[in-house]
Amino acid sequence: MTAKQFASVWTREPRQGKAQGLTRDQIVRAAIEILDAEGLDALSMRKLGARLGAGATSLYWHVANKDELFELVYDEVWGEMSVPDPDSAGWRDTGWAFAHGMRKVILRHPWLAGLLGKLPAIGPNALRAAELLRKGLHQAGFRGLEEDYAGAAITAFVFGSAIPEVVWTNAAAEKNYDAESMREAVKTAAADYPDLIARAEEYAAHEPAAVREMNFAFGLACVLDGLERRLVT
Amino acid sequence: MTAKQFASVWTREPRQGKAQGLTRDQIVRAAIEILDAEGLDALSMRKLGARLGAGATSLYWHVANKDELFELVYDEVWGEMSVPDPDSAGWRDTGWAFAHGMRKVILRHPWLAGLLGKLPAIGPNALRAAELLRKGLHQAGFRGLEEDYAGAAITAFVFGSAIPEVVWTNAAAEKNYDAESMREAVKTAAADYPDLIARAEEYAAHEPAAVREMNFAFGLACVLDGLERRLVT
DNA sequence: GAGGGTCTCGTACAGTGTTCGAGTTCACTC
DNA sequence: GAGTGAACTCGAACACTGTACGAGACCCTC
Repeated sequence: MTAKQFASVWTREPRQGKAQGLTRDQIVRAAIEILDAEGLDALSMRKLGARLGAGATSLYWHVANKDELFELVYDEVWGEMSVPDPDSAGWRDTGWAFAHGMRKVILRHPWLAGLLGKLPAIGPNALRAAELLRKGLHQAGFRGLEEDYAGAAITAFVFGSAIPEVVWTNAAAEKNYDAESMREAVKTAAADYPDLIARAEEYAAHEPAAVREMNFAFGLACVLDGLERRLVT
Repeated sequence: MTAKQFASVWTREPRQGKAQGLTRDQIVRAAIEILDAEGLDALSMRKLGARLGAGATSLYWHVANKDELFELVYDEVWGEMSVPDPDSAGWRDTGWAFAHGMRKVILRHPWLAGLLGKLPAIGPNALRAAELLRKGLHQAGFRGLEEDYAGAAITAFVFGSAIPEVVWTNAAAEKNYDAESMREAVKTAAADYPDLIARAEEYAAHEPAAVREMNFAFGLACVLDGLERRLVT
């Protein structure tokens, strides 16, 4: 089997016309509504078509396949991020705002976590944000490959931090699980490690949103400090 | 609709007998073979059954459903991690080895990236590794919630760092994409951002495995430095 | 009116996870 | 050796999935 050409929504011209009937925008918006309300697995082409008052197969005129639809919704939500221009903010504030913006998007759309491992992030919104971060780090003084490394360190931390944060949310939302029984499950699963349980209990004793926020701020500060240290030496 | 009880392989007794015929171990091993060879989407119950010379529905005696199977394979691969005991290694070496071990597992089983957002990591192997990391950070001097925060920072970085690393591998492997056309796609997608393209090209000019390794080492050093800084003050 | 692009959609197909219930195999007891 | 019950297998069926195909509908331009 010989290698095929790479395909993506972003590498081919979209079909365009006089915008009679369905629109790509409508479709993407409706898809996000379903995803937000019912989760990743609940999005089917038939359901999406029905919500738009259209047949399922009509969607295939505007979108090549379901993966392309995912590429579109994926990039669309990154458009909700607002990154400050590093010209006015310092590099550290830019990194800080970038990270918090990313995190907020993931928390608002938990199904993103299930998509992260599947899609290359080369849509316009993702690239716009990436460029601002790059610019900030360049102004900070990073050059060459270290410019990439520094940016990757920040986004890596945000991705990895937000994912476990939403996994339980996902599980609870999609399968309608009881919160108490989920805590109990952790306790029985980790029965061999009393110290881990103790940690989980102290963690659970605090207001979840607040403690996660602190968790995130702590780690982000570590990353930014580490970057700063590499600048001065 | 009232909330259901949380369900997981790790919270119920496995069915056990005299091990006549199929075994959970066999099933999990075969599933990992398929996943490694053909990717996440290629694993179906029928295909898995066929590989074991059994009917698809026979699997349901040993495993409640496909999600449970995923929980099992997920935890199984974390068992490939070998984390040094922090009693002999210092906390920093422990963190370093933990991170590199995690990363290696993800690179060896790229399909993991597609699972990360879906499963709570409460299997025995995941917990064993988590406990060692916790112990190391405790010895380092972290206490209370900061013990959690520090561990979360490390795992967050590893997850988030390995995911983008693996996404392209996934896309290439599952859909048999041509490498050259994938680079080209990035270039056309980012046409508006010449600086980003320049960065991507320099990145691509180096041996991929080596530059990714450096990328990882750079970010991990940042995180560990940041943690160290929080210890001394 | 004719032609042709844009767009919708019913039908159909191959494939999915999973339930059900009937059937088989096997270790054990009387 | 016969009988019992648990452990285990599996074919058929169900409701669903993504999507290819081709027939038709709409609308603008000549």
